[in-house]
Amino acid sequence: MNIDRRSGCPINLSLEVFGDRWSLIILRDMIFGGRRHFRELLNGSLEGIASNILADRLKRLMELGLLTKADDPSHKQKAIYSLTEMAITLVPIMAQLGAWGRVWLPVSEELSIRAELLEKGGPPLWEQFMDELRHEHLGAPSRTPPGTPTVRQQLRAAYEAVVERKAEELRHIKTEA
Amino acid sequence: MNIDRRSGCPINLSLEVFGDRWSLIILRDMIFGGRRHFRELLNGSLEGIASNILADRLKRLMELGLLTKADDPSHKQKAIYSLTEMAITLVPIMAQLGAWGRVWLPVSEELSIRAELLEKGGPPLWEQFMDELRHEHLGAPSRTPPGTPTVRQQLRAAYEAVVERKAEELRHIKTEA
DNA sequence: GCAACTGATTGCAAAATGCAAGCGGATTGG
DNA sequence: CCAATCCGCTTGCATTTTGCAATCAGTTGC
Repeated sequence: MNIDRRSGCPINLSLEVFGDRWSLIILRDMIFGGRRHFRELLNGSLEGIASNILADRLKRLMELGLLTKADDPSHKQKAIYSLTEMAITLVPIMAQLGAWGRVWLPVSEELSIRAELLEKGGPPLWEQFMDELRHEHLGAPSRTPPGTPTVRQQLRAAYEAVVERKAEELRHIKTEA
Repeated sequence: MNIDRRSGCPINLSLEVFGDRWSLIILRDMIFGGRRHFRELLNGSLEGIASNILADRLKRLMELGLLTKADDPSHKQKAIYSLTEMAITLVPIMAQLGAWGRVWLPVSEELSIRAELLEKGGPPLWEQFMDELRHEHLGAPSRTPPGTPTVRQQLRAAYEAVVERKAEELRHIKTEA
């Protein structure tokens, strides 16, 4: 996978960056799942990426300027990957993709609740989330007042509420049967 | 290229629909370039898609519900492709992709002017454009008041203004030399 | 000392892509 | 009326990319 520069069209160039089946999945797991290590990305994602593809894409995303890599001080062999500003500004695209998929595709409820929250929150929520990512990945000062829940916490809470409700429904069905 | 259903995540499912190098390019040319025929898509796009890939993607996009095909009454051999509502609602994604690419990638000026216009117009302009596409492709009643320029006309005018300005600059350089 | 874990790499089969040529039928120009 | 052109699309084939499993050398915890 290399860059062709087929044309100078912005949509085409964007597609040449992440118009494949894995690059955006990796970025999604880093942005929304908070994953920073190779193994987290390898085992954590639902879709099951192969290790050679993951290695290739991480390298490529670094070359393209979307990721940086640093040594993890706690473990000499661990590498920690960080999002760049370029990758953080993909949040609105991710939100739109999620919103579109939620309407038109057979999404599962527990996985689409985050897209729904992100859609309802709109650009202000996206901005808050991007600020949090800048804090996490770029060391920028945190702009969220202390005490307020982070966007990732909100997303996680929403997800767990759905899972809990579904488990509850299942218990009801079982006791009825 | 088939659908895996790797997971029920909205972003993943969206990627399974157009996470390849050509599907979105074809939709871009239909949405922004107004192309409706096989040959128009084959020869018209800057990126140069191969005819077998184009045939395959058109078929796939029809199966996925993004396109429909009909006979062109004016020419017994021509097929005319139409966008469905599912495809028309990709406009916001296209706009975000264009906006992101314009910031981070080496776009050419004459091709990025449309992305700029679409970004500046924001959601209201996107809505107007989607209405026009519904009129063109789905036969919906036109909601743009007569006399007002269509979004596609605006995009084209902006593009041609840049091309004209560049030609003018070139003439200046030549006379100076 | 050793099992488990770290970020990868290797070999190989399967699938997708790119490219050029061609197909049967429809239309057009002279 | 006939040849040239155009229509959507297919075929054959070489190249590239992907998927999968096994494996690697270094690091860590016990």
